[in-house]
Amino acid sequence: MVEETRERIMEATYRALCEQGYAALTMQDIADECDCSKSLLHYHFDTKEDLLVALLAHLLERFEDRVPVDDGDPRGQLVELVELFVFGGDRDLDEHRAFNTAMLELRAQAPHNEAFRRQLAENDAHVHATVAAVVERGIETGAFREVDPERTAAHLLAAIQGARIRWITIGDDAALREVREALVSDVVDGWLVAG
Amino acid sequence: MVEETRERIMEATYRALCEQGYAALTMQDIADECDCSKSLLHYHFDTKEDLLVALLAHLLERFEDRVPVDDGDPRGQLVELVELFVFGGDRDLDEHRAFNTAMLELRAQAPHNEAFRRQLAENDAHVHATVAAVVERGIETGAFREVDPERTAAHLLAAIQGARIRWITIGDDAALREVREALVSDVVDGWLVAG
DNA sequence: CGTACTTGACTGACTAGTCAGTCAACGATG
DNA sequence: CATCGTTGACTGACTAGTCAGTCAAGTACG
Repeated sequence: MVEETRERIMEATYRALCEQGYAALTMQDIADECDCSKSLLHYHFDTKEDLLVALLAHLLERFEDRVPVDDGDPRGQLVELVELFVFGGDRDLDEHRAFNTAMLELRAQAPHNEAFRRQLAENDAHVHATVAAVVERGIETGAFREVDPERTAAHLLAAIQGARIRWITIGDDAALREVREALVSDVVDGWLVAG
Repeated sequence: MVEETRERIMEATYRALCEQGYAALTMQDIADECDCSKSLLHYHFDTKEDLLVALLAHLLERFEDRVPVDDGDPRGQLVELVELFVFGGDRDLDEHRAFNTAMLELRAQAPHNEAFRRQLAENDAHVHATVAAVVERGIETGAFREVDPERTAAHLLAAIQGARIRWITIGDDAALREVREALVSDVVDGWLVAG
């Protein structure tokens, strides 16, 4: 029952953040979105910051759950990961946009918030390692050229992140498709597999 | 004299934004940093939003001034652009970091602010066109393979943006070097010039 | 003198957080 | 079986403080 309420608060906080933006977000906004009193929020989370740190953890957890496991074909899995990170997989594009907008808002707070920084670093390391592992396996199976897996993962993920930022901040969804094409056709198929 | 005061306010706003972050930034913070009263800020800028929109324009202008002009060698100029965008050129790395942190904070507001969105879109288009033009010239001179200049520019700039975000938000400066290497050695030298 | 610039004191709206108290559920006890 | 006490979840009213923005009054300067 408590867990259920906390979940309800998380979802309300997420929606309120998407609507108001981090800078304008108030506890009252969240309470309104949650159909409860501000006091309930403070009952479950001591401070506004605690609540938002919990939200970040919640969102990152939800995100990591969507990253698929190994399936044998390195090239196919790498392309699948790129698709997932760029377009959000089978999720609605608007939902994917809202999620990434919220994540960007939280990410932009990291330089001023140690707790945010730690959580993002942990998540980034996990995603980075996942991609690097696929590249490494591709090299082992002979499917990929002998590249530096870390560097390749950093390259792919940086490009994906950059495209998402551009999409979110200026609404350029052509950037998503362009970068997907560049990564799949040029980097993966045109350079990585062309051993 | 008016222009001088506005410039002083811009610099103070920039410093205050770097120190406090967008969400916590107050007009009093800016006034303190400027050694003036809040009222002076309101004399020159009607609202806080006006002031921050002006700051974004100011920062983008300063940034665009740093982008070098054509110099004949496409490969050299492309690498120079990558270096500039990743490491800030000849500027101090801390200064480059502060600048990009401030830009990220402002960028994260774009989804909720039309004026920010327009300015960022204009700037992005300009930078994008600059890089695409260099790629195009490289193709014309025979230095580069016959790629899609737009897509290549989007790819390069996205990766640079992504690396910067990672550097700024979780402090990973290895990401900067890794992505620089991937772009210069793999994308430019390993793929683009290898016609 | 008047125009451009700058200030300190002020205000009303809004903010995070507190606190006493309500209410339903539940177990114990006579 | 009835009633009492306890507990956890939750609320509405409140407070102390902060915020952007205003305004009358002043100064410097051409």
